[in-house]
Amino acid sequence: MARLAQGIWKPGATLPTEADLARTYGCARATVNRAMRELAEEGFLDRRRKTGTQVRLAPVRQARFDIPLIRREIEAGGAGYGYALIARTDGPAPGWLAERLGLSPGAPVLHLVCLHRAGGAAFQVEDRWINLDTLPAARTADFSQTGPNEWLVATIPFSDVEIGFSAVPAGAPEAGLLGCAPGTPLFQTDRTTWLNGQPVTFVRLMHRPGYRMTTRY
Amino acid sequence: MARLAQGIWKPGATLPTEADLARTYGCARATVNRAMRELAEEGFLDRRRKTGTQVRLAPVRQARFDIPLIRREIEAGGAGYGYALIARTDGPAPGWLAERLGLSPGAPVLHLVCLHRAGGAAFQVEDRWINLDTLPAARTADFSQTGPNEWLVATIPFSDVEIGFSAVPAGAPEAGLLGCAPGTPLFQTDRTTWLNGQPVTFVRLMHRPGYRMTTRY
DNA sequence: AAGTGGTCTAGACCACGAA
DNA sequence: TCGTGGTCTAGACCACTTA
Repeated sequence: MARLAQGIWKPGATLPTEADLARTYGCARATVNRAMRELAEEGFLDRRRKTGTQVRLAPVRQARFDIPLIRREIEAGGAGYGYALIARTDGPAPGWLAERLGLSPGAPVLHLVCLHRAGGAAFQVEDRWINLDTLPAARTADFSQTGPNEWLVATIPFSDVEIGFSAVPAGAPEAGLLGCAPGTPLFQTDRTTWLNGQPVTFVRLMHRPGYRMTTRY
Repeated sequence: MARLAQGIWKPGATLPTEADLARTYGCARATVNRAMRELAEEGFLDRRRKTGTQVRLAPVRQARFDIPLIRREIEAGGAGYGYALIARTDGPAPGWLAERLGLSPGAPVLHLVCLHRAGGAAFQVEDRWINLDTLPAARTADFSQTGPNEWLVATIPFSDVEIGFSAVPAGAPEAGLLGCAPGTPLFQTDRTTWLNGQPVTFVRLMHRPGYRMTTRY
């Protein structure tokens, strides 16, 4: 890493082989392998058999974001966490949802609208749909005191997840809940979760105006 | 991973020690170590000395995003890439920038405004500031044909980066460039880059309305 | 004090892929 | 064909953390 940062190994250059570097640094080849493998994972190097290891020309760098439970995120900021269930209905999945999740038409789903507060002020509106064919237990779960995400996290062993971020204008319902004017730009997170290929839940999170998601690497 | 997905090892449970698993699976301890280390990096496990390895309560806690060069992102989408330099000025850093980058007041900076197009349509407005004390070569670089990011990537060996994402209303200048009404919600990326502790550049990217950043894991 | 993961070594064989 | 990285082994010692 030091040699990369100092420009001793320049973009596009080919590095010595693992065996050579092991001799250079006086360590085992396995140690060189681990170091270079980690640098490749972080996006600094390209490794190919036979061809060798090269410094990436355009580092396709990766940013990592922690996706904490909303309660932890708020409490980590020093504010008190508040939760309220705004609406709860079940019925057949609307067409756009069935298409998005790959559900059969009319599949039973649970629809929840929740509000998360930080220090008394609205922080995030959660608009969630749960597939009752996959998770029938959700039908009888109590979401009046704790949010569905906390229940889901404790219930589902593991999932595939797709996340999308975008900027959207506040609609009338979320404008009312967040206390802003309709049309105000909101940072929106969409998250779809599968369990063993079965769609479990789709959630749309709309953050309060001015919300910012950051990372450093 | 299979045992986690099947729920054999449940959230919060403690796994056997590395030595035990090596016996169970009939492999070397180093192999178990690598597997569990990778699962911990991916956010599924928590590992602590003496205490052992536990399944994370909130198993999905990190999202990784590729941050490609804008040109590659557009060309990967099958559209033709277009670039235009809108404005170029240099002078002393404005107060907010000096504070943000930790510059001394009046430090010389280069200010660039660029437009990136995809298939002829405006895709992204780039508003960039470059610290000329750190990168005096930028003063004579030609940004009329290629964007500053491509030049920077080829010039700087390595950097620390801070990235922030937010939703903002379009101001008059970017509304004009992106062809949308002022106030339209835009997905905005802020990125600050350091080289060996020295601030190099701050860039604000405003994407066309409807832009969505996604990842899957 | 003791148990756990963290790391390294020296060696081996394998899989990929360019020539 | 053969050089490169990919992976695994058996063993060793160390560092951190809790009891």
